[in-house]
Amino acid sequence: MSLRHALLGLLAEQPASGWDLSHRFDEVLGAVWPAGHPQIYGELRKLEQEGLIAVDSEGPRRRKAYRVTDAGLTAVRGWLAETEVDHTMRLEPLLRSVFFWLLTPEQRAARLREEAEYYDRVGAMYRELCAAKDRGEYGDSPQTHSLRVAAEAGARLNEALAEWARWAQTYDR
Amino acid sequence: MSLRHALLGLLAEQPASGWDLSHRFDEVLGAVWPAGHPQIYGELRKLEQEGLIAVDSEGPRRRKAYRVTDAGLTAVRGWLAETEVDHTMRLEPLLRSVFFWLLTPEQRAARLREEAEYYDRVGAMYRELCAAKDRGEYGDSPQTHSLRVAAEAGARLNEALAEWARWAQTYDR
DNA sequence: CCCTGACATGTCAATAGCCACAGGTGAGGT
DNA sequence: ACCTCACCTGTGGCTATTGACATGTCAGGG
Repeated sequence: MSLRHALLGLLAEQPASGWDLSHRFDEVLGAVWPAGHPQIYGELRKLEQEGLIAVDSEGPRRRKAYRVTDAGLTAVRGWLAETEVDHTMRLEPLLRSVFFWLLTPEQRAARLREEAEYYDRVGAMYRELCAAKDRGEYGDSPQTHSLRVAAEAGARLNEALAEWARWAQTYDR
Repeated sequence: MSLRHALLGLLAEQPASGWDLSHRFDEVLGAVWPAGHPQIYGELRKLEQEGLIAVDSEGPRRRKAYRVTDAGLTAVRGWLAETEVDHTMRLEPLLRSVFFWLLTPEQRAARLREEAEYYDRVGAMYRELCAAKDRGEYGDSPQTHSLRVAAEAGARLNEALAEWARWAQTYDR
């Protein structure tokens, strides 16, 4: 259910093709909701059949850009405002950490170091994204405002995990 | 691939039946890797066929407890130490936040308040779990040590999200 | 004119995960 | 003897997700 609404949400911003959407997932949404292009093209077809989106324009190379219909816009809004949030988290690194006692202290330390590095890197990326937005590099539309809020979450989450991984190393000794 | 290794990891701790494992998922692992019992029973059968686990004992009510074999133990260790970590995060609440500009400020504020409450609650739960372990309520086996580390991540993650939701409310004004 | 690379859309098969339903068993109470 | 509840293991069908494969097009350089 999330993918379809994510697509509607992106299309609410501006008309886009499957290709465009696929790239926006890779760049932006992929961090919280990954989706490959086969899934996207498939879902777009269903959305069109249901009348939630419509072909906006056709371009070269079979390019088909879609836009949301009124029904589609109503659907996303309803999803956002009225449906229950699914707080399920699926985080392999933490699943692994539950079983770290099976490793030697050295292996464990190595893993935690790698994790800390990873989260430092990604956290810094989000932090820079936030800074860029605050410098006005992305304008100040409502959309980028929301994106800024989401990026802050990305920064905080990754920073928290980086600190956790470092804490875990000292806790282990 | 994660479910099978999670099962092997749990069985490395002590022999258990599908029922037991299903409950451990609900209580502990479900927060980072949900799994329903049909999936678990199915995977157990495959693991047994592959010789990674073996029936340890049969009890009343068709209860079948499994234990890991040496091959199984090698497999989890290999997974933990040598395979690449999948950092994919699937977090619907954050996906939603990207589209919050589609809501009215009031709806947005309401959503963020609800999120903050939720994460406060869950974060506090993990914090208490950590405290209980630190009071020695769970002993100090290597397993509970790892669990303590994972619980710390749960606490930090949820606390970070709670603070984020509150920050987002003020940022919105 | 041909080649390459970025653009753009798809199919198909396989696996993973989810939900509803189904069915058998032992312990303890009445 | 009967009933109920907690225990315990499944099946079947659906949707979601992934990875490999397939196809075609436009632009620019050689």
